[in-house]
Amino acid sequence: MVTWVTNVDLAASGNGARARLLTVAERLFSERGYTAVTLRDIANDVGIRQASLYYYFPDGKEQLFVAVTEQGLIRVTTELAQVATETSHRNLREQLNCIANVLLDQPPIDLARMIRSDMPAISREHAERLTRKAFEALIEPLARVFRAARERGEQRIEDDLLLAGWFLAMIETAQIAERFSPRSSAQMASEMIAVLIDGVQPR
Amino acid sequence: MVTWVTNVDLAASGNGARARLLTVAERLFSERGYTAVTLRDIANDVGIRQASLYYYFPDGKEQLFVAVTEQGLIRVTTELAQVATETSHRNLREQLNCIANVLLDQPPIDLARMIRSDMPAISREHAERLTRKAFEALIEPLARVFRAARERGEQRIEDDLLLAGWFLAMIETAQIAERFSPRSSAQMASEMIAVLIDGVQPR
DNA sequence: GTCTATATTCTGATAGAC
DNA sequence: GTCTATCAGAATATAGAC
Repeated sequence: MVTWVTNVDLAASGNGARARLLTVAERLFSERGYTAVTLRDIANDVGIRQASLYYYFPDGKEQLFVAVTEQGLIRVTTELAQVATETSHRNLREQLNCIANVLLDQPPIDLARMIRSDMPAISREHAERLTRKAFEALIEPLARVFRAARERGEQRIEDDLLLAGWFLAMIETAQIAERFSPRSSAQMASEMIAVLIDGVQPR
Repeated sequence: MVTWVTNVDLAASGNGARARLLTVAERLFSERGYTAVTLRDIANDVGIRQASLYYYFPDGKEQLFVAVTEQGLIRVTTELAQVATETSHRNLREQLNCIANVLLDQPPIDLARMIRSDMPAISREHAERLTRKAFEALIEPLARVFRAARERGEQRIEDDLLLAGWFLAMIETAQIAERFSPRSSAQMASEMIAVLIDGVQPR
């Protein structure tokens, strides 16, 4: 076995700084969006200097944003796939509740803001890739859940993609509403899921 | 009758530049958000120089943002009040469809982005005022529609405010989805309203 | 009212010491 | 790996001519 790292005890430390950086940057970007977050904001929260970010991301802010956004999408798609297979024998309501809990445990994913605000601020290539990946990571898996439910006869709507986007917006609503309501986001998501399935109409 | 404006033919023109400025700024801010829009973007679209904006808004970007955001909220609350009274004899579905059409004709109102991204970028006082006004102009009128429907026995959900926020997010979803779907935002909104009332469950 | 010119501040990015 | 120092450019804002 070769020694990959020399002078460990000299210039060492780092102490998982890269992981911390990714976590902090993802949280800030996903909360406030690309243009509203400065590299100094991120560096402050990590506890290093703004210039030190360039050690990890030599290509700067846009590279960092793309990296953490993709990281978040990959993580969420993994968890979505897991919960989708784990709950594939359950009915739509239970499946959606499990999915909601997964999404509520993540940093917020505001697709509307991403598309309207973040994407125009980065390069066309990056924007197209992120938009496509967000679609594949979020909308398509959710749409498959709704399609499967339709094929089981539990659900009558044909436009799975619209349902998926709407469901995601619903989760965002629950997260925002938590700031103004005594109810938990999970409670509110659960109530909205019930409405999604049965409607607001009294039975 | 006194002459309010002297030297009209000298330094005149302006030509409704202020109104155009308000329109342009509202469109850009409501589309991309506070931090993603520069004063140059606005000036370019209006057809004047960036410095000329300070003739109309001496206090700068934040004042302009607050002004156009309030303007949009006032306009939307007026139209909401009108459509709410005009349709008060109709059932919930028809009311919601009319409201959806009103909102879809407006520049997008992304409350989630406003709260998470725009508000942290302006002064605490302005942020609190705008947040409160957005609540009064949008959430409360919509909540009253849902409450009235509940009192008529058309609707069983108690949390009107949550329903209102969710409905607004639904409209945003329809607007965003229009970019990726052949269907019109009005069609999609109408289908989501049907689901909101009856649920996705087959009858 | 709108312009040009410029000051000021912010932000992303680079150079080089340790 | 992280720092200090600094730069370049962008963005907000001001001064003053026309």
